Amino acid sequence: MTVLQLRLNDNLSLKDPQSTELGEKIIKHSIPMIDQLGFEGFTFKKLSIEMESTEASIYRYFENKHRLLVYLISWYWAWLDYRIEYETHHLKNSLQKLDRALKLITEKKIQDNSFPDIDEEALARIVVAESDKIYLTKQVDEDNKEGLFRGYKSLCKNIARFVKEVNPDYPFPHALVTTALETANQQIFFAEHLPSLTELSEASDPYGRNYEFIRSFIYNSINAEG
Amino acid sequence: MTVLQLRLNDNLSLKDPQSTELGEKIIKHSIPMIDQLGFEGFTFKKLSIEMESTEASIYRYFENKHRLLVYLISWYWAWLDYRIEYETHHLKNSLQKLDRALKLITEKKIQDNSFPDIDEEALARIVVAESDKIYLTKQVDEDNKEGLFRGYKSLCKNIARFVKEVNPDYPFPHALVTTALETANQQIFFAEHLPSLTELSEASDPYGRNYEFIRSFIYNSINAEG
DNA sequence: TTTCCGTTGATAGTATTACTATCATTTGCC
DNA sequence: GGCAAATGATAGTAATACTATCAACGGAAA
Repeated sequence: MTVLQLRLNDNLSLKDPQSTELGEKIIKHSIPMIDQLGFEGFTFKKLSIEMESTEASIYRYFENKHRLLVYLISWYWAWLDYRIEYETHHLKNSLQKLDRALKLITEKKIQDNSFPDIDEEALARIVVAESDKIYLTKQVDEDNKEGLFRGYKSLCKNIARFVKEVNPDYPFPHALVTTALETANQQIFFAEHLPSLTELSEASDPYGRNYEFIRSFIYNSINAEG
Repeated sequence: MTVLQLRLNDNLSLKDPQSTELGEKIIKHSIPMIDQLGFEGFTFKKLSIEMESTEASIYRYFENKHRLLVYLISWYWAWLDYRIEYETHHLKNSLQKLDRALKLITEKKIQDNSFPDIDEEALARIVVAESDKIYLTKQVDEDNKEGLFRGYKSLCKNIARFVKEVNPDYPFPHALVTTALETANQQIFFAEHLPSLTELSEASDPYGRNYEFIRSFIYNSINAEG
């Protein structure tokens, strides 16, 4: 399988971590660490010890740990965006494209050999538990001006396009898609940690059930034939 | 207007802040401060200076600032829960009840004179920007065992009951309600800070439009007559 | 071959945060 | 008037989130 690189916004890092060995090491080691410690428990100090480097070196790539988190989450959205593009471009029917996108969003993520340094399973858990934190800050407007959320917006726009093609009269395509994207993660989190908040916790296959839930409310909203 | 008190879970605080003057002061001052500084920028040190007390005194009420945030958000959910109960118990029709609940969830919050120490407008902004952080932590399971999220669960359960009454066959009442509750806040945040993610940003009345968006996807999901 | 530039490492230092501990003082109430 | 509970005052600590400086190394250009 071909080894690929996703191109991300330059502002996410001070120096492109995909361009050097040390940069790759930062990405590679930070994913399992954030997954295990949680973002609040994760520090550059701990990361530097784990990867046998120094705090100072890490700071040469990322201004702070928040930027590193934004980078990782952005990578994830870019990855999803790419896979949706890849798996829908040959489909004729917009409803089929939408359906395929919803499947990709909700399915349990597994290792993608095209990106050997990234543990997509761990990264997907990070996205579930930490992704909202990248914009729920007081600097959200400045970060947005720097284009840090472009990846998420692109993904949203692309899926919203499918929605519009299925029903050009539906008045809330973007709102519906962001709801779906956020819900996809939230319901998985609830199923695991606050099970009384969702029926997914009772399912033998929560991911499949999540897909059914999200597909049903989207199809019903845009009056599509399921 | 009668001055009321909402009864919250004892585990939220070390000592009930509603039982003393100092406790009330903590609540009263922390709301505008978290609103303005954001939860990350807010500290007990700053709060103690603002309210002319000491860090040590605040720690006698709340183990840490995270608990204080959970307390405030829990108060908000209890307040909403109470108002939904209050404004629906006389209604005969379950669909009317659901509709009233959705209106209360989505409407712009204004000062409630029944609770003179709480600035509900500021608190509502805190809920929009910070509420997810109360459970998106590594201690979520322990916190949940202590019952810290009871308020949110109760609210969810009560609205889910309306959904079930409208359509007993709908398979995801709780998932649908948590989606609505989360979306209600998220879309308002997006409209303000990441406007390309939602159509609400184009509306002259984003709150009203939010209500329409959420009502439409709920009604369509449970096949109710709008 | 030498020079030099860019990358990394090593180390030190700082302000702030998130607490904990101790003791003194005040306040209400029996 | 005495006692306990609440609060204030103060100090201290480990960790965090950086910033700064200088040395070492390695490869490319002159």
